[in-house]
Amino acid sequence: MSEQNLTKNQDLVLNQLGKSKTPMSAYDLLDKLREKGLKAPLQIYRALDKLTEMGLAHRLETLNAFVACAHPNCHENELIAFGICENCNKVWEFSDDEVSKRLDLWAKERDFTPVKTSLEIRGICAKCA
Amino acid sequence: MSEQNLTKNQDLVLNQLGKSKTPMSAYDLLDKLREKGLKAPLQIYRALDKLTEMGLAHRLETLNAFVACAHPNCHENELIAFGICENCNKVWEFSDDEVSKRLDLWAKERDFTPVKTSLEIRGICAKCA
DNA sequence: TCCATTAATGTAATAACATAACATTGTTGC
DNA sequence: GCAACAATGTTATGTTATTACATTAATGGA
Repeated sequence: MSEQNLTKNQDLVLNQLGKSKTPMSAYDLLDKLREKGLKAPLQIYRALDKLTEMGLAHRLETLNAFVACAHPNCHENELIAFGICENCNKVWEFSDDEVSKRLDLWAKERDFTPVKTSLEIRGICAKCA
Repeated sequence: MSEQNLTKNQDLVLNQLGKSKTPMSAYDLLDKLREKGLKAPLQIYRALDKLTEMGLAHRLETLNAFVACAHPNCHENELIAFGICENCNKVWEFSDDEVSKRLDLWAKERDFTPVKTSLEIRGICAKCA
């Protein structure tokens, strides 16, 4: 299932991410995609850069890893938050208007111009508890 | 100005962090502390582990860097958020009860048990705008 | 005090994550 | 066809973090 305007490498990376139930590091991706001809980390990182720019993938800062966007059709630019289970590594993607509003307020009060916000809750999910 | 129950290495690292106006990476710290006898990354990382556990320092996940806690006397365990200027690298530490409440609610609804939450707003501060 | 236990330290080696630099190829539009 | 730009390929290197193992220091009984 190939995506809209993606280049070959971007498509390979996004599809691999999509198949995974848990986040993958750039090197995880490289290992999986060697058989498709990818050879160097930079090929992965370049694809990931574009994919995250386009909102089709997200970087999890606390894991140095990446996931496919859970809502690949809505390229929303709102704040995206993640819950991450430290046991099974599953990720829940969500957003909360009230949280966004409070953070916007914090920024406005200080003339701070947000560029990118990262919000990650690490913990243990219901199944793993 | 030495702290309560800190070991020699912890004290060195925390004081160095305290002197810096911007976040420092573990290797930044190592460079500064070589003259005090520290020689290996692990000495820095071990000290940072303890300091962050104690709430005296914080790790900024989006920078792979560390800051001294802005409120070193209140060992609160609440959610701490950071604003980070991408131009001057200054960091603002804050918390917001409403945000904490909303995230707690998200977790409760899913029987998710939070362990550690990371919230970082990267952007441009008023002075740098 | 002696000894056992645990915490902290020191050191070398290596693993994991990410980018710089530069050459080449592919695509687009005039 | 060709200029301009985007994407790719490749090598090397830079940056961040941990493993493994040996040693020393601090603590708390018997």
